[in-house]
Amino acid sequence: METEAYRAEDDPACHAYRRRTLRNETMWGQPGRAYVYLNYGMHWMLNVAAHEPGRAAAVLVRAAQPVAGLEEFRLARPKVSDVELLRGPGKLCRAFGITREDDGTDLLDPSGEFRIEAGETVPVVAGPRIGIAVGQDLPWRFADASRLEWVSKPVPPKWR
DNA sequence: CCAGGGATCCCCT
DNA sequence: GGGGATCCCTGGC
Repeated sequence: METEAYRAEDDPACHAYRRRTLRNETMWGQPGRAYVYLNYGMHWMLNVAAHEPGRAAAVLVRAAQPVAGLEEFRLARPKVSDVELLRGPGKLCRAFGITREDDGTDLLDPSGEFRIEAGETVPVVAGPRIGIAVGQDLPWRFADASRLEWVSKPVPPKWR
C-alpha cells in the first residue's frame, strides 16, 4: 500500500486548504468515508477522510498490491501485468470501478461491499508527495517498507 | 516527452 | 455569472 496525506489547515496542496466546497465536502465530515474526485478530466482519485468532523484531512490511496480478484481488475485493462493493476491512483480506481458515485461511502461499515478492514501493522517509509506544485516540503507520502515494488513511483534510497 | 479531458475554482466584471 | 487556469495522472508518441 502506498498513500499520501493531505490536510486543510496548513497544507496548500489539500483541496480543502482554501475553503469548504461542494467537491471537498466529504473531507470535512466523518473520518473513514471515501472522498473521490476527478483529476485531469479522466482519472478518479480515491481518498479516505481522516479528520474529525469540522476539520478536513484525507489520505490518498496511490497504489496497492492486488491480493485477490485480479481477473476482475483486469476487466477494465485486460493486458496489464499484475503489478500495473493498482499502481497509481487513477489505475487503482479504474480497477475497482470507483467513481464520484462512491464519494461519501462509509468505508468503515463492516457490512459494506466497499470497505477498509484492519490488517497487520507494518513498518513504513516516508518522503515527499508526488505530482503537486505546492506543499512539497511535507514528507507525507508513505509506503509499506517491505513491499516497495508495488508503489506508483520508485522510492529513493534516502527515505527512512 | 506531452496532450487529453472535464469538473472545479478563482477572480474579475 | 462567466472565462480562463489549474489539476494529488496516464498512455501513447
